[in-house]
Amino acid sequence: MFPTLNEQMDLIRSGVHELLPEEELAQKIERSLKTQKPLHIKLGCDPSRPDLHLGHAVVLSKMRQFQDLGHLAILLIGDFTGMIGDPTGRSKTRPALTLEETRENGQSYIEQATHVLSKDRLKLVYNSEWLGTMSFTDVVALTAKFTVAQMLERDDFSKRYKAGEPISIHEFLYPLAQGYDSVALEADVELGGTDQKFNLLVGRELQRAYGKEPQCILTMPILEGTDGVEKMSKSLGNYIGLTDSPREMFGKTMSIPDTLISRYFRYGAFALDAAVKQMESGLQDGTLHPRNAKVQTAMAIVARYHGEAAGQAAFEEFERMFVKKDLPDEIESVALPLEAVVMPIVDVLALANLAPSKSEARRLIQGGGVSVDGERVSDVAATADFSTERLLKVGKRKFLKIRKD
RNA sequence: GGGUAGGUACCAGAGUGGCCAAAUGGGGCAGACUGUAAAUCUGCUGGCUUACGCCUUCGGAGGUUCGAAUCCUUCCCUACCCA
Repeated sequence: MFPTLNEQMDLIRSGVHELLPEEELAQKIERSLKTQKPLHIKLGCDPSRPDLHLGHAVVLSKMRQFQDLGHLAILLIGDFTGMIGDPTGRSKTRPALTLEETRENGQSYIEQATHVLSKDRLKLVYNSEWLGTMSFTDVVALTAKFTVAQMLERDDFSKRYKAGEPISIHEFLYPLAQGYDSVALEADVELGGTDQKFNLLVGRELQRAYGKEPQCILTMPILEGTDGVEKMSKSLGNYIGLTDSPREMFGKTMSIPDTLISRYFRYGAFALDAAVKQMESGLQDGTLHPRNAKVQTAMAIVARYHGEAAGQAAFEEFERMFVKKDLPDEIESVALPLEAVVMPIVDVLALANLAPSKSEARRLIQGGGVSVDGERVSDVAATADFSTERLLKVGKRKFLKIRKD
């Protein structure tokens, strides 16, 4: 029932950043072939930020491949670690979550993750199950298995330490807790982004220290955000969400820098090796226009999450809106409880959340970014009659039909 | 426990009694241009106001002063050195 060793290794190797140690994985696979037992593939999920984007999908797609090869995907929701608070120490304000919140977020995580993962051969676990029942003695025993110097090897710890930035002791506990998860789960392979390498290796160390067979680690590249500079993340606003509408997905993909096109094709659309190579060579020798490559990529991404038809439709709408500068297919329409039929446009913009404040609305008008029914508004004090529906446009992408309630 | 340096807007960072809603850079938003939401150039970037102007903001709380981001008291937080 399992594909052969070589077939498995080829697929597993594709697109990975690092796979350590490769021979050990081959041995594990060989054994699983012999015993017909699937490998335990672990992926840790952070339940504090339950909005998944294309960056998460890179690792999830790799997980999916393991599932397709017949192995067991174990999604570990870090509800316990989420309860303690912030794992990076960067934002002191990030609140520690309650158990209920982490469970809720975990549920939402699964729903989104199954856009990529198969529901078969999928196991869901919460690390509060074992971390929550550890005694202080157990914790001390755990911490005794690792040294401060080992901990400071981690790039971001040593950087922060050298830069004189604060590091809380509990942050040292995170890699240990995460590593202990691997002990508890008897993970064979743990997946993660390249930024997780250290944590994954801690899992390997700890498994050995607890007398278990150490896991292999597999890291996937971190996908750059649509700005092409920072890694994709929700807080930076440079992300494409798995649940974004086709229009948003398409538009955001079209905004990536040209240098990222094939990367998005490979990791965002998870296109096959051959197709990616074909695109790359086309871009290189000039037979493929970057715009067309981007359109192809955007359509593939939309199609992956919303179906072929949606990809085509998103493309056509994009053409209309940006190339021909026409209106989008569907414009949301709202009835606002206005005080009067004739209202200053500034007030309406703020009320409709098209601008965060009246001052900002005024600035937008002064900058020439607002139009009503296609007419640019030039006067800050301008009013409009909202007894019938009016089309307000702010910037290039915000459209709203508004009338008085 | 002792000492030193710090905490300024989304971020970094200047400002040491009025000229400060606070330089500069980054980021963000808008406009022009573009295959593009890229690059480049231009403008804007606390809130309320047609406007004059008013209100809130420089770690927290008090105080001095006609006037405080700037001086004083006290508290909280961070890093480094010594123990």
